[in-house]
Amino acid sequence: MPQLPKRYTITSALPYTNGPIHIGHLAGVYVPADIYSRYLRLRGREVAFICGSDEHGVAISMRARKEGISPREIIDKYHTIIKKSFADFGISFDNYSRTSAEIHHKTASDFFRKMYDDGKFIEEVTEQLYDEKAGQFLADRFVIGTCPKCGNEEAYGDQCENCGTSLNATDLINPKSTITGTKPILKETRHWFLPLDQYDGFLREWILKGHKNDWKPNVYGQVKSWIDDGLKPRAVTRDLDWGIPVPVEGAEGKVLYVWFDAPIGYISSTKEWAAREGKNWEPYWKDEQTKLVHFIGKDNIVFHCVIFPSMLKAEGSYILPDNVPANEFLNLEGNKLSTSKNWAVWLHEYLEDFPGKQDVLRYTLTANAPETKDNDFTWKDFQARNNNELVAIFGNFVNRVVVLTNKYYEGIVPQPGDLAETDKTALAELKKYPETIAASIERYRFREALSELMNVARLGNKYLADEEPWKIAKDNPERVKAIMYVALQVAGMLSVLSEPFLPFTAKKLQQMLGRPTLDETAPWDAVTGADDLLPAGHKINKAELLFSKIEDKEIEKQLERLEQTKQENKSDNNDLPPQKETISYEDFAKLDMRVGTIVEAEKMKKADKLLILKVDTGLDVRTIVSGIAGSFKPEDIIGKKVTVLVNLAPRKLRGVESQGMILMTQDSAGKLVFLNPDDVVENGETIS
RNA sequence: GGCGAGGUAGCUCAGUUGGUUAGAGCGUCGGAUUCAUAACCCGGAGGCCACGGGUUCAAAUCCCGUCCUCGCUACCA
Repeated sequence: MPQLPKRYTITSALPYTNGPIHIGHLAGVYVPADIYSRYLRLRGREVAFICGSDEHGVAISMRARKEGISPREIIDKYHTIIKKSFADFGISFDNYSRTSAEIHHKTASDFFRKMYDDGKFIEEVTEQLYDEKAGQFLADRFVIGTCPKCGNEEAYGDQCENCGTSLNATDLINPKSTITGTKPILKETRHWFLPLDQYDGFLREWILKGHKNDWKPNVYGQVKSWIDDGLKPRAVTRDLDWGIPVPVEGAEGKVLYVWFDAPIGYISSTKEWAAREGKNWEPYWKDEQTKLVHFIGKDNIVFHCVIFPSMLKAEGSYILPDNVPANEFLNLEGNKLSTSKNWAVWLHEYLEDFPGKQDVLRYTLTANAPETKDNDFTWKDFQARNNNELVAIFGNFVNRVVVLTNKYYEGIVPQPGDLAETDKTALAELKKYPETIAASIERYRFREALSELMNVARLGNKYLADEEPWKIAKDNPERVKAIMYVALQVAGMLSVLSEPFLPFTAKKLQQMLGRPTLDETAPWDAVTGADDLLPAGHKINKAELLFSKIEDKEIEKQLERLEQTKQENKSDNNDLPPQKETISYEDFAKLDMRVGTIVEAEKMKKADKLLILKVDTGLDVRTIVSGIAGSFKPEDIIGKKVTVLVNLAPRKLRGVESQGMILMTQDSAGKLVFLNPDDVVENGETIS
């Protein structure tokens, strides 16, 4: 940034409305974005902090069908919960919109139409599965059928959840529409693609050259990887009935791909806000002097750094993001957060157990934010940070100062008289902090910024310990005045600098100090050179504790809850696939399964999961390629008895012909296990 | 297999363009103190900077190779 931007447009990823919000979302996206926005406002900068619910897409459509309710009901439910969670945690959006809003439909629609009219898309006709009875094309997820690999009859069109294979809907054997249960036919359909390959040069120039040094390594590296892999045209429309209709004649039954419409939601939300505030939205998206920043998680990098910027570029009138400070992921007690496995700390549940402790969570998540790599959230760490840092350092310092001031001067800030060297040093050091913390925040180093904030409280504690006003209170009252005056300035500084990180605490502290500094236009700057944040003669209020200790019992309760979730997940693993449809004996008799022995095994080169096996089937020694390298080392399985399906049609796998299939099952941890007879049987014996 | 990001004290992390005894916070041990939520303050211990080579007067930092973790991607009949 050559000079100070005129205004900032700050977006945080639109949460998808198929579930509530958990600590991972907060830590990775919303808290950092909120710190950044609050900080900028404290400096009197013009800020539009924008977000909203992402409410389209197949997943919501699917889920609605499953639960027998309308998509509308789902999005309304989660939009409400999510919006409330954000408000509860003090995420200070200037506007929180939703992509089902009228204004968004129009904005996204117009955006598409402009690109369409300008010839920015390519059209392509492909064959897709079509449900004649329902009269619609089927998204991959709406098709189930038999997995060509593992035989699971409930495989989805995009992935078999039994064996993890990713599939194309057209690969499925016996495909069935989940809408009507009928067998879909192949039918031609027209779609629009954004030819990303045409933006290769633009992206290289803009990101790889232009942002080599100011974007985070993880973001830059990921983008480089994508670009170097070669960009391909990407479909921006879908055959679906839930979403924004494609605004082109003859496109009935088609909607914009959710990833096309979602980022445009930032723009719509800005428009909604501007209209409400009587402002013009356009400078926030079209003026070169606006700094646009997207806060996201690492899963969104490609959309925000490659696809959306290409869209903005193609449309022609928009600015590009100045930075996309994506965070990595947060784990919980060593395991990945998972909505479906209920492995999470949900925000609404947290507040039930820790009412009023929003800032404690904000603090912990910021102090341990996954800025450079995945991080782990543990309840023990949460407790330690609260008890040893917030209570012991921050809260305790404030309490000491306020209690002493009330005790000595009935709450009136004393007139200091002459300041000693130590006082001047302390004040000089104090004055550096606004700049130090600002520098960290401007570089998106929130963890570091927070640690500097705590150093302000440490400075205060040390100053008090060194000066020991309580020891000289009787003998040298004049000296005590100076000491308390200085200590009060430190507290005053904390009340302003803590606001981006700990907004609830900052407010309490400001009230305690009788100085609601936030009313000023740029308190951060005001405080930077100020000699008397709390001038002599100013009256402060009585002490109240900013933080309270969290006892072991409360932490144990949370750990027990997680343990319970683990147990539930274990027993839930009994949601085995249902029994397949009845077959005749003739069907069964077609299978020729034999007992065999692995005589050779080697790893397939350039493949992670494949082993090339030589198996003695009694009939012959043949080559079988098997995807079991994740569970076995080649040298460990030589000599293993196995069960082989010998009359499966041969098939080439990465150039090697596989003549059969080894039958496997798996244990509860997902490790593959061989099936074999439990007594000695000769190779070639049949199984029936 | 390819690509990307990581691997630094018990834990969570800093270490900018290679340069003095490798840092911080928390934890731990010891001391001091009592204004304060047994908190604060001071001090100590604790590191073959993943491993092996190389470049250099000098490497946590640059180069090559190996191993491990995470992500994307190919593969799974």
